[in-house]
Amino acid sequence: MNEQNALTESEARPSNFVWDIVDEHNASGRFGGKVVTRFPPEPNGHLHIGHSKAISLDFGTAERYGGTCNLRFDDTNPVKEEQEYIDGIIEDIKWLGFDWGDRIYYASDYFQQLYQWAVQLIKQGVAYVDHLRADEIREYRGTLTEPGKNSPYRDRTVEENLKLFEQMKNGEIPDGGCVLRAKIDMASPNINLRDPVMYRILHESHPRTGDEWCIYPMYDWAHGQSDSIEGITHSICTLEFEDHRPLYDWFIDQLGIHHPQQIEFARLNLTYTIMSKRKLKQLVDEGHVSGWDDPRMPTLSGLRRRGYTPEAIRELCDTVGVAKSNSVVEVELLEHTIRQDLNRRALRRIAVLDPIKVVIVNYPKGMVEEMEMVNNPEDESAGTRKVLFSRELYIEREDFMEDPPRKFYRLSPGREVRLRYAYFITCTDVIKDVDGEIKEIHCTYDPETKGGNAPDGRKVKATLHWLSAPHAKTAEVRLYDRLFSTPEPGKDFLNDINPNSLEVLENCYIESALADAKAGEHYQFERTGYFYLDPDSTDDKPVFNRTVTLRDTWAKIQKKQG
RNA sequence: UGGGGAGUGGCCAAGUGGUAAGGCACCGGCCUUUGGAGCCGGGUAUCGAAGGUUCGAAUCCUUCCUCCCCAGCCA
Repeated sequence: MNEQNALTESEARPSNFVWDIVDEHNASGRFGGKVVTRFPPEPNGHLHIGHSKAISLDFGTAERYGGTCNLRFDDTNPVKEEQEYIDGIIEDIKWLGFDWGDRIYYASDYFQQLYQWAVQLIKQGVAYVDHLRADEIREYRGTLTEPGKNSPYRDRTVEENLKLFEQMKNGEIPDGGCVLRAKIDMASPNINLRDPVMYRILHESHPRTGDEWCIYPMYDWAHGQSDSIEGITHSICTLEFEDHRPLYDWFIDQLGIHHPQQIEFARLNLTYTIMSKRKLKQLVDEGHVSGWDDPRMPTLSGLRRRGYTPEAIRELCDTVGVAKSNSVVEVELLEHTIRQDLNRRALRRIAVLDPIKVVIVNYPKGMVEEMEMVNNPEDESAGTRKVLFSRELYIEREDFMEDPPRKFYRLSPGREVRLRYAYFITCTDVIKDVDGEIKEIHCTYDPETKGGNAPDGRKVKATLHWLSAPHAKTAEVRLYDRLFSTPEPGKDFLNDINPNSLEVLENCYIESALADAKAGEHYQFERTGYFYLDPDSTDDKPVFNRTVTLRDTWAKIQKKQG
């Protein structure tokens, strides 16, 4: 094994500003060369592709430096969180291919410790129970340009605060009756430092701690300490927490405990996509999609069902880089990474999505031949298979034009094309019904061209895929397109939903090898795209989801020609 | 108008004083039994702007402009 191959995926990646910081720490000995990270989701929804950038960075950083990465659920708000989401998140991260060993933690594991630390801060005189109503707290907080003012309850004695906090914990005070606040600085230009709320009263049962607590820590009070407890060295998070960092630093300094370094980076955004969990949940709740795993959703479960691979998603994350400027990556890059991956691995198969009948008039009635087809031109070990050929065939409706425009070089009257791995055929006739709709196309074939080559060296401009009509099986095919029709769906994202994001084709023909397609196997339907078996499939009718189309230069030409 | 961030070709993104990587997209061409894949070639990027320092600036200094985040008992 040479050195190149010995590099792990993360070591081979070009560096980024986060790793530069870690390098500096390692050089200065700040954390004794240790690297401990964590991925801290809130279980209030399912993971989406945006999260995969964070996951990739968190786990990738640990891997690159021989450290560890914990999975920790920041489950501090029982009104929004559910076990179902915890289970889904675990499944999704595993699917992406990351491993946290036995290091799965929950902020709720630390509720007792957090409570004790709150008592400590009260005793240190830097936390107090506030009886201002929520709207009063907001009013007292001031604005972006004006300082706030102190709560009249700010100077209660330590004893009184201790007693009141005890009552909060014991359930003697109703929801919203009061809160515990840090006593920092109501005039701070950083609003996060204007006496932030540490605990609120929520008589709500928690997915993990049940009814043990009726006070729950705010994220800002729980997150930094959770990192500290776990010995996190590098607490990687997104940009919006940048001005919370002084608060986390303040808590940790007051407590005198291990101090991680928080590093903020810009989250992943994609064109034609939304990444807000709130909005994704709305799409699900209002039935705009079939569920969190609708193949049009940017959720990991949706992408998985669509036929995306973990490798393609990780490749995207590696390719976009890590920086601090807000950015929107074009979804074409994702389409590129999935095509690149699937081109290597997908078995080629034949499916005629929008069939039209072709009769080979000079082909003997009743004759059937086996044509040998390559399973994957990118992988010789995938071998070949036999597909039946006969006098009556189906081809793709769009592969025939009676009056072809410039640059259309597929089948049209008088023109010769190749049927892939079969014969050259020439169109001799077009049969229409009373409405002028094309019913079938008559062709002749050249018996000398079996397999797809002419002994006389004659060339054709096009190669079409086909299926023997009496031998073809049927399937349902779901053609997915972008969920949104505008590159950056805005506030009124529901109006930006693409009405043509799903086209269901009920009567497609597939070759027999596809009739027993396996779940989890990726297929390329030759000349049309990559497809993946959907769980809605039944024994007598498989259902295929289109993952992504093949690159289509003809479509591009058509677009240009208007 | 308070505080915190960011501005490099269409989209990402390297570069950290020595004369602008790479990927995607786009446009040509070659090749081709997938109009797929592959291969070759193509961008004068006023490095947000203006001043300044320097032999030399995307990189240093000054001023300005634009965009993003923060006023939940959400995370």
